[in-house]
Formats: sequence, C-alpha cells, structure tokens
Amino acid sequence: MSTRGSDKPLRADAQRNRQALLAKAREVCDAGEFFDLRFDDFARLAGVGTGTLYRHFPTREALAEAVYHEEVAALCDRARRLRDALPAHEALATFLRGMVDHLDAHQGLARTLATLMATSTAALAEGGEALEQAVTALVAAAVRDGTVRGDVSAGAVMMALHGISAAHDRPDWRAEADGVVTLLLDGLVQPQPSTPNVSPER
Amino acid sequence: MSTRGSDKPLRADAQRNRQALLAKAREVCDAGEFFDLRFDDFARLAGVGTGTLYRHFPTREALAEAVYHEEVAALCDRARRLRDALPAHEALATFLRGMVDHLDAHQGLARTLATLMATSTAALAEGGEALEQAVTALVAAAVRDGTVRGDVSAGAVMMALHGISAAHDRPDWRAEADGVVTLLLDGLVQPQPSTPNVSPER
Amino acid sequence: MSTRGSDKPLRADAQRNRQALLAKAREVCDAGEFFDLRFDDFARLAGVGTGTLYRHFPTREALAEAVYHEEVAALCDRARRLRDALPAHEALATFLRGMVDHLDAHQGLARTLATLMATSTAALAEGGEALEQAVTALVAAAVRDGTVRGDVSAGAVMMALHGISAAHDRPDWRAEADGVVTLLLDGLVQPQPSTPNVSPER
Amino acid sequence: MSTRGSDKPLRADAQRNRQALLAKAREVCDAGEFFDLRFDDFARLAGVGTGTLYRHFPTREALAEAVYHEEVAALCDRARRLRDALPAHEALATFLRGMVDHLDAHQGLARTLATLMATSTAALAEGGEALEQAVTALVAAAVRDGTVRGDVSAGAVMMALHGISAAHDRPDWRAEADGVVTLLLDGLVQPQPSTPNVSPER
DNA sequence: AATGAATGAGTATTCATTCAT
DNA sequence: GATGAATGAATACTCATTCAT
Repeated sequence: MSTRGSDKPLRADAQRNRQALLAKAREVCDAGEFFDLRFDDFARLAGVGTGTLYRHFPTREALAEAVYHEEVAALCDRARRLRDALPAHEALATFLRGMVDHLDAHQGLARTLATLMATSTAALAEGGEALEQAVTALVAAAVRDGTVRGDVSAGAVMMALHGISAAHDRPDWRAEADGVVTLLLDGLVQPQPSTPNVSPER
Repeated sequence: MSTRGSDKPLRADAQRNRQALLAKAREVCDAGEFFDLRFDDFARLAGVGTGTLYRHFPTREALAEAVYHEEVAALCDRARRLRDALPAHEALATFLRGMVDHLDAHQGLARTLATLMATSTAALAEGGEALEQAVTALVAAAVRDGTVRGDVSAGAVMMALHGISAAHDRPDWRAEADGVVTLLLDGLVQPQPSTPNVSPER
Repeated sequence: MSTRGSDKPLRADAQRNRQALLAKAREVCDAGEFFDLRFDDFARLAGVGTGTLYRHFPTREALAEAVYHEEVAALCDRARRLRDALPAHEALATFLRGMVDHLDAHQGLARTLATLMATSTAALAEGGEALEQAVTALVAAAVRDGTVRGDVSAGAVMMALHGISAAHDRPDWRAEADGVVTLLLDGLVQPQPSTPNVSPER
Repeated sequence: MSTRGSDKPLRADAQRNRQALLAKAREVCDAGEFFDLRFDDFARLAGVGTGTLYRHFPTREALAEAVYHEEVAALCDRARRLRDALPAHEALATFLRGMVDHLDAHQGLARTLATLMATSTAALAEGGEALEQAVTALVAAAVRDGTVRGDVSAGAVMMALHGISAAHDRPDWRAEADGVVTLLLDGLVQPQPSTPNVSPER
C-alpha cells in the first residue's frame, strides 16, 4: 500500500525529496498554515528546488491531496478494524467519536481540509469517496442488525462530519461537535414509535 | 439595526451606486461566482468606478456581509414569526426544514457563504451571531416546554446547518440534507430512557 | 490621424504615460535591443509602473506594433508624395532607394522588424498591408505608363525589401542592398525583346 | 569537412542516439515547430535522456546547424553539378528556380531557417558561407562568360534568396518567389545600353 | 556514455489599493 | 462624491543546464 498511484519506483533521491516535501506539507497543514504559504515556500522548507516541488506536486491541490490521502487511509483502516471488532452500532458510535477526537487533535488539518472541501477540488473526490465508503459500510452493518434505522443514508452522516470539521474554529467546538455526534447517534436508533414530525408548509 | 454603521443619510447618487453594487453582488453570489471575480469587477459590473466600490465596501468581505445581511435578517424574522406562531418543537422543525428549502433555492449563495464561513472572516461574525441567536431562541423555547432535551446546545444545530450548506454540491444534496435534519430532530426529542451509548475508550 | 485606433480620448496622464512608453520603446528599437529587454523594463525605463505598461500594451508585440505603425505611416506618406511629384518609374526607384537609406539609418529598427516579420505576429499584418498598398500603387502607376513590365506583382518587390531588411547584418549590407534594388529596377523595365530565359528542368 | 568537429568515431549506441536526435529534429523543423519546442523535448521525442541531447548538441543552435548542414551540402552539390553541366547563365537560373522549388517543398524548414537567419546565430555562419560560395561561383562564372553584368555582387542574390525564404508565409508565396527570381535574372543580364536610372537625390 | 531528477534564476502577469483628475 | 488610470509588490511557473546515479 504505497502512497503513490503510479508504480514506477522512484529513484532513491526522488523518493527522498518527495518524502521531505510531504513531511513539511503535513507539518504546515497541522499548523493550519497551508494557505498562508506561497507555493514555492514548500520547496524552500523541504530544502529542495522549486522545480522539484512542481515535478512532484504540480499544484497546491495535488500536494494537499497527498497529505489528505494518508489521513483518509488511516481513518478507513480504523473504521475497518472497528467494524471487525465491535457490534455494528457500537462500531459506528466509536468511529464517530474517534473522528471528533482526531479532528480535535489535528485542528490545523481539519481547517485545511474544510477549506479544500469548500473549494471542492475534484482531486479530493477519491479520498472523500474512500472515507464515505467506510462510513457507509459502518452504517449498513448497523442497519442490517437492526440497531439503526434504514431510512437515512450514510450521506447524511458524512454531511454532519463535514459540518463538524468545517466549523472547527467555533469557540466551543469540542462540546458542540460531541453534541452533533450525540444527536446523530440518538437520531439514528431504530425509529421511535412516532416522532411528532411537522409538515413544513412554508 | 441599520445596514450601515454610520447613519449619515446618503446622497441620492451615492444611494443609487450602493444599491447597484449590492444588486450585482447578490446576483453574482447567487450564481456562485463570488470568488471567481476580481474585486474590481463588482464595480465594473455595477457600472461604477473602482473608487466608488471601495468607498462603499472597503473589502470583499464587507460586500459579502452586506449581501449576507438581508439574508440573515430574513431568516431571523422567519424564526421569530415561527416562534410566535407555533409550539416550540414544531417551530424549530419548521425552521430547519425551511432552511434546507432556502439553501436549495439559493445554491450559489450557499456555496458562497460556506466558503466565507470556512475562511471565517470575522466580518461575518455579526450576521452569524444574529442567526445563531435566533436558533438558540428556538431551541431554548423547545427545551423549556420539555419537547427537546436540554443537554445539547444550539451550537450543535448550527454546526449541522454549516455542514449542510458546506456540502451543497453533493449529488444527492437535497435528500441528504433532509436526512440530517431528520436525524437532528429525532435526536433532539426528550432523551429516550436509555440510548445504548458506547463509551469511546479509543 | 492619431496613433491609436480607438477614439476614446485618453486622460491627460494616460496620454503622457503612453507617449513615454512609446518613446522609450522606439529608442530601444533603434538601438536594436528590443528583444534583449525584459518586458517589464520598458515600464521601468519609461518611468511608469508595470501595470501601466500592460494596460497600454498588453503584449510585447502590441508595443512593437505601435512603434512600427508610425514608421510605416511615414513610409506610406513618402510613397504618396513621390507618386504625386515624379514620373511613375522615377517615383518607384526613388522610393526603393530611399527605403534602403532609411533602413541604413535605422539598423536597429530594421533588425527588430525583421525578427517580428519572421515571427509573423498577425498583429503586424495591418501595417504590412498599408506599406504593401503603397508599393502596389507605385508599381501600378509605373505599369500604367508603360515603364514597368506588367507580369510581376508588387508582392515580389515586397519580398525583396523583406530580404534586404532581414539581412541587415551582413557585413556588406549597404552595397548589397543597393545591388538588390538595382537588380529589381533593371529587371522591372519593360520586357526586353527576349531574355534568354532558361527552362528549369530541375 | 565532416559533420562533427572531432573525428573520434562514435560508439555504436552514441551513433544511434545522435541519428535519432537528428531525425526527430529534422522532422520537427519540417513541421515548422522548431521554436515551439522546449530544448529538452528533442530528447524526449528521440527517446533519449536530456544529458545525451546536450552531449551531442550543446545548444539549440548546434542542433539546428546539424540539420541545416545536410540541406546546405545538398544545395551546394547541386550548384556544383549545374555549373559543370550547363552554360553559366543557365546554371544560375536553374539553380535559383530549383531553390524556390526546394523551399516550396520544405516550407517548415524555410521558416526555421529564416528565423535562425534573423537571429543570426553565428553558428550558422559556416553553412551560410558554403552556400554563398556556391552562389558566388555560379555568378562569377556567368560574369566571366559575359552573360551577367559584373557590377552586382552575389551578395545581392543571397539577400534576395533571404527575402524569399523569410517571406514564406505570404499567401501568394510561390508566385511572388518566382517573380523575384525572374526580376533578378532579368536584372542580371548584361547591362542594357541605358537604364533610365534615377538619381536618388533624397 | 546514458540517464533523468534536481536545480533555481529568470520572467510574465495579476490585482488590491491609492490618488490625481 | 465619483472616476478609472496608475501602481508595484506579490507570486506562480518555466526551462536551460547540471550532475548524481
């Protein structure tokens, strides 16, 4: 499971440069300064030439995506492990709460990703899809064993996660994020006999 | 609570220019192209000089805020009217579903606001706060009359709305947005005897 | 007969800047350094900002063309005056010889134009056509009064002029240029009874 | 007079690479795209490394010259053969007309050479001189046997050829090129008793 | 000798902002 | 108050050339 799609093995020095760039980019991302930097600066910080930066990551987005990729891969792994280890509903709950922990620990990253999401560079689609598949699998399992209602798509969960990560700079972020997850989980339990649902006449 | 800080009544032509600028900006916003334009271009589009643009709206954010203001005011009004007219829980539900309708009808605006939120230019704070206060009031009322649980802040609702508007370009947006609102509302009802809540040991 | 196509009268300062830019560009052209300069430098030399340079002349070629324009206009004028004042054949001869004098006096300009011709930016077409029309008129007049053969187009004359100006850096340029003109003029006289023309069997 | 300065026989693969580079370069030249390519691209196109390109042709001009060399050699050969086979005046005429044919058949090449001429990279001097010597010899022979006037240098002929090749993109190129050659040849015949030559008083 | 990744100086171009008219 | 020309710092990106592999 390599970081790069193409299989052409990189020359040793190329590999080294690529890693240096990625490492610095991750660092900058975590510090939430990804967009405050000139693109060239990533090269300078990593100690390589501008040309090298451009060779490896032709655009700022390509770089962001590369950083993002590992993140997402880790999250997907985690989802898979939870799914294997816990009852479905519990796995979902644990995953979502863990997600908040993760975003809490990497606020800069969250902010960067949120911005990228807003800009919605299609380049991030792949990663987003992978994550979504993981969530979908978690939700589907819970639906199958009857602990979660079947009339709400995993997409809604994604959207809520989106909101959580996008709003990461609210003063009370942590508490509110937990609140959203709680609401989601409580809302997801098998349909209560009857929610007094209101018809939006508008 | 006027739109402009200073109350000095504008000269007739100044008023006209200001309106022209706002109208164009709103249009552009709705088309979702607010960030694809050079700031100057708003002047050109409105048929006024650059200087005039700057006099009225010293920054891009100031302009966005001005556009945003009316939106927000309308939404707040709506919240107030619903609060006065309906039982608390119903008012909240109607407001949230109406919000989705509104975002659905003004996708471009939604995108623009989402981006602005992500960038979180403090200039939008005022508008955001007004909206939040309206939501808070709706939630508080429902908590008071016992139809909504008291352990979750209105902030969480805001966050979810954030997510909804930020993700507006998902293919299945409408259905998913409705899903999020449903989950929220179902999760918000008075605490079920016991959600089998999982302790995130992480 | 203004320098600019559009009739919108330039603001005084704009006019001043435009003139300053043109003046410097002409100077640089005459020195044969037109292509050795960064485009920005034209701004610096003229004492205006880069933006101003770009406003007036969006490309290097646009600037060159502007310089070229005046040249061509002057040459066309000269052609017209000669046509009015002299017998047709004499007018043509005088024009061509004067052309060589002119190129001799402005070698840098010649070099610049030659390069531009080679690159053949269509922007120069207009100027080229004007000049060609002038030559065509001269030739046509001479054909009409029977001093010049009718089976050779003015285009051939243009081509020869092209060659003269393109080759301007040959060590013996002046003599050779005169030679070409002489050959042209002698070749142009009413068809000798019979040139022992050779069939190119190749 | 070999193609390369050093006579060290090339290693087989070196030879192969050199040929591949030359072949591609010629192709590109003929397509008239010699200057639209990055220098590196010649390497890529030929399927060799950048370093190899540089080893064989240290500059773009060196490469152009190498392509140009064979061209010129062929033309010179042709001139020599014509001189040996035909009466002097006929040889000259045939050569010039053949030249036009050749340029007509290789327009891309013509454009490339014209540009190189304009840029006048001394690297082309050698080839240019060879060609010029051939023309000079043709003219001199014709002068010697009295069919061509002696007061005009071969340089003038070169200059005209220059013009022909430089103007290769005129819509009516072929006809005009023929026209120039006709004028030249007619102008070159032994001086008519008296051309009503006009004194350029200027 | 061949390779192609690395290099980074060089350059064009934009665009937010100012200020003379 | 309005105008829009001028400004020039900021920045992205290329590509000729080198040199480690």
